[in-house]
Amino acid sequence: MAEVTGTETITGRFLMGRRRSQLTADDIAALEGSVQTVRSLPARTLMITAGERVTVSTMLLEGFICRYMDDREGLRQLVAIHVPGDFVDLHGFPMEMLDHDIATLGPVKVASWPHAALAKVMEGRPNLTRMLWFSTLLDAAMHREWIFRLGRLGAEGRVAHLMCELNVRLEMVGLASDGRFPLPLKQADLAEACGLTGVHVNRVLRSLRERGMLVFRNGIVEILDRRALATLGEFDPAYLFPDDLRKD
Amino acid sequence: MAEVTGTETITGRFLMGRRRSQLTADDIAALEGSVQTVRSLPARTLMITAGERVTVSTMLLEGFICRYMDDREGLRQLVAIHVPGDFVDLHGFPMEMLDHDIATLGPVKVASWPHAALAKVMEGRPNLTRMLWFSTLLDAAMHREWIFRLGRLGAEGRVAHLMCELNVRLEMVGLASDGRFPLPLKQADLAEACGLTGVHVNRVLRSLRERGMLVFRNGIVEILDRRALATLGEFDPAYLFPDDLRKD
DNA sequence: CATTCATGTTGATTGGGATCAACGTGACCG
DNA sequence: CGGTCACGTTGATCCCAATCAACATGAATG
Repeated sequence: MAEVTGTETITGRFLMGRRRSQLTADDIAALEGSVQTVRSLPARTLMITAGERVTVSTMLLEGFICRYMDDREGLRQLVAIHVPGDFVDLHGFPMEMLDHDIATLGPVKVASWPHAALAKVMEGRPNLTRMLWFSTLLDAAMHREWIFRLGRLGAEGRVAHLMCELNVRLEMVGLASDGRFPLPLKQADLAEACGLTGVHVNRVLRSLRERGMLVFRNGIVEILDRRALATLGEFDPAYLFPDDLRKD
Repeated sequence: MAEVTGTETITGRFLMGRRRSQLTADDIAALEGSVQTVRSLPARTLMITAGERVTVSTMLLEGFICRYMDDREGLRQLVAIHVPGDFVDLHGFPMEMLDHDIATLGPVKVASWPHAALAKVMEGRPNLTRMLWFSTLLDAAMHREWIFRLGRLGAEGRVAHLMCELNVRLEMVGLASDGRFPLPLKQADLAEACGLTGVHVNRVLRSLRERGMLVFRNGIVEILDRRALATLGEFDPAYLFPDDLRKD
């Protein structure tokens, strides 16, 4: 199980469990030193709208954030779920504009950096630059896995896979243990992440519960049979680039 | 229509149609000067296997390349299709390892750079670094759009959307005009990109043909009704970050 | 020329998840 | 305390795409 370390600092969870040790003390100090603001936001708050010009990037410190796109009828498709330690919209730094919306799920605490400050921090720090770049590519790797989920798995597999992913990611930052973690999603949100309807997610959750694999109730996930869930979701955590690459 | 310019150089199509003008002559010269090899590969060649350690990155000069992942039964899900000008696996530079396979579709010509050479080129060139980073994030943006496609669109919408995307991307690098472009995919490949079966793709293509929207035959796509196809696929090219952001 | 193999095409049937509809449950609140 | 509202639950029905099966077409090969 991952230990909770360094959470007294702002960036304590950044890349935790994934090559964080490659960050030097100077790298971390430089990042910490250029934080612009730390603030809290309530649940269900729209943070950034697609097409908006962005000049700051935000790291999630506590809580959950999602990114999503709307279809013509206004139905949402989640394209990412962020957990503490994630640099939510660092891709806005090279991109300057986002192609999707970003909103909080539950209440959150976030820190933000002006892009100008980030540029300065990266100057003369090729290694830090590469680590920041790497962190944006982790999102891309997760995107790919989500494509796989939607393209190749049935409803139960999709939910199982997502739960496995969140479990591993939260374990890496010390926020899940023994397959138990908080998740402030409604069944409808889960549906929007899995390309299903809320009604069907409800049935899938019931099935997983009855089969003794997973219970999701009151915003708490309890994975009861990790192996079975991983099998059902065809889940292999390699795409998350964890430091300890165990297969389970 | 995009003009074909600069194709006499190796990197002539890199970022063409998307902020290429932000690359300085020095940036381009530095990239050109550090190419390791240029070579041709036959169709259906596996280039990189998931999990493999990578030390070079490859730009596609001619032809088409795909990235994909296998499910448990060996069925493929394409997660990306690359067109000339794409830096196919630049994400391998910060990542050092890939989470998916890469293979050619038709025959291709590619150029490659050792990562060490890329690191050197980026040194002291923060702007070039940011443009290279940007190019990897374009892939992430396309991934997100693919998630949307699979999660929210029906079979016809998925095929329509993919065709719209390829048309715009190929136009940007001067390889499509009037909605006509070569595409060395079989119906089965299209199915693997769209999360459908080959049989159903066949029916979808017939429907699109009969409705006068699109003809795909013998590796050639002809878009007959661009507007209708974009509507069907809920396609908005903004996520491709084109220089000329027209809505169509 | 016959054979084989990959690819495309079409029909019949099945099934998973959407949709429509109703009701349950608990938190909040006037 | 009764009403309302958000969310969850369950049943009935429908429909899109999968699956199974057969055949067509054309290129490559003996």
